Amino acid sequence: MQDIAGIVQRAEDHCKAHGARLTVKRKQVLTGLIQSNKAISAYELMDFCKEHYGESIPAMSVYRILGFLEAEHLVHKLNLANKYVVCAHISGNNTHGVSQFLICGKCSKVKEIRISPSTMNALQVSVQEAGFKLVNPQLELHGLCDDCLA
Amino acid sequence: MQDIAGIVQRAEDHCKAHGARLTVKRKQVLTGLIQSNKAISAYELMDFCKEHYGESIPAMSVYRILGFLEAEHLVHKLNLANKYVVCAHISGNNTHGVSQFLICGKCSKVKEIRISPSTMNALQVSVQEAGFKLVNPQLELHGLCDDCLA
DNA sequence: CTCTAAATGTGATGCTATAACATATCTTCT
DNA sequence: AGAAGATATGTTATAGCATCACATTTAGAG
Repeated sequence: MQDIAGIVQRAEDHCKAHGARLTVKRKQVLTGLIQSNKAISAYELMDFCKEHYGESIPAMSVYRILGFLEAEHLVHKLNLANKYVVCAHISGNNTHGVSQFLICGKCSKVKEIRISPSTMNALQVSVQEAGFKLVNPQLELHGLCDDCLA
Repeated sequence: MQDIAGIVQRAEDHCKAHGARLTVKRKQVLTGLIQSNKAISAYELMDFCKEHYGESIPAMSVYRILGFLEAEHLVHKLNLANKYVVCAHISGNNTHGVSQFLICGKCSKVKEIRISPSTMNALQVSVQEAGFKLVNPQLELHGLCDDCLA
């Protein structure tokens, strides 16, 4: 885990590179998401910001900011859990593309993984044979992490 | 597509076989789900029942009934869409196990498919390597069906 | 036919999310 | 610096999904 300030700095650079602004509130939301180190809901994030920054960001703004961060590929929305996580690539590796998520049903920890291309390909074939075309191949898998299993 | 009465009859037999009761309301809910021929929400189902059977089943009951039908493996909940579909095996093939779902983002049509064991296995391996254990390997994939693509 | 368990009804409530409109804050240009 | 326009945030209301807690009804067993 990198230092948070560094990650946020890089996120800001990333935004500036194409004329987007990582404002104070947006930084707070992003920082909260990084600090939580797991998937949390927009309202949990709201509470977090209230506690840590005194300033309370209304739900509507949190959602808008999450939308912005998603558009910047800094955050993922987990549709199965209605929660949000920091995108793995901003705190480490630089590659990015479609991700798969493993979500711990107990502690909400999330691991962003890349399924092997051949497996994904096999999946795509099954889907095509069924007469569908995948729009969003983001897999979300519910499970238990090793920590919670022990 | 089989005749609905027949499907419901088989569902009832299935329930009776182990002492569960497919009551009138439960039949109505199940029938509504079959007739809709796609994924619909609990509230849509509630409206459907009101229109077709005059009798209005309160939301709470619809949810309870859906829970019952899920436990009986007659219905699946699609967590990505917060909608419910009839389980494919009651209207045709008899095999059952873990299913994968293709959901049309436009018309809500749902296709229940079985991914090849080898592909699922490859998926499991990737998951294990990441330090997780799958609890519910039900995949839900958003896409577009051929009809809506045309 | 009563007793008990199962099923359903009722009302309130919580969480996720967005719409519609108002206000504030930056940018840019002169 | 100051005005104009764009971007960001605040405010209030509302909609949909889901469940809790408690009351009532209905079905089955003895």
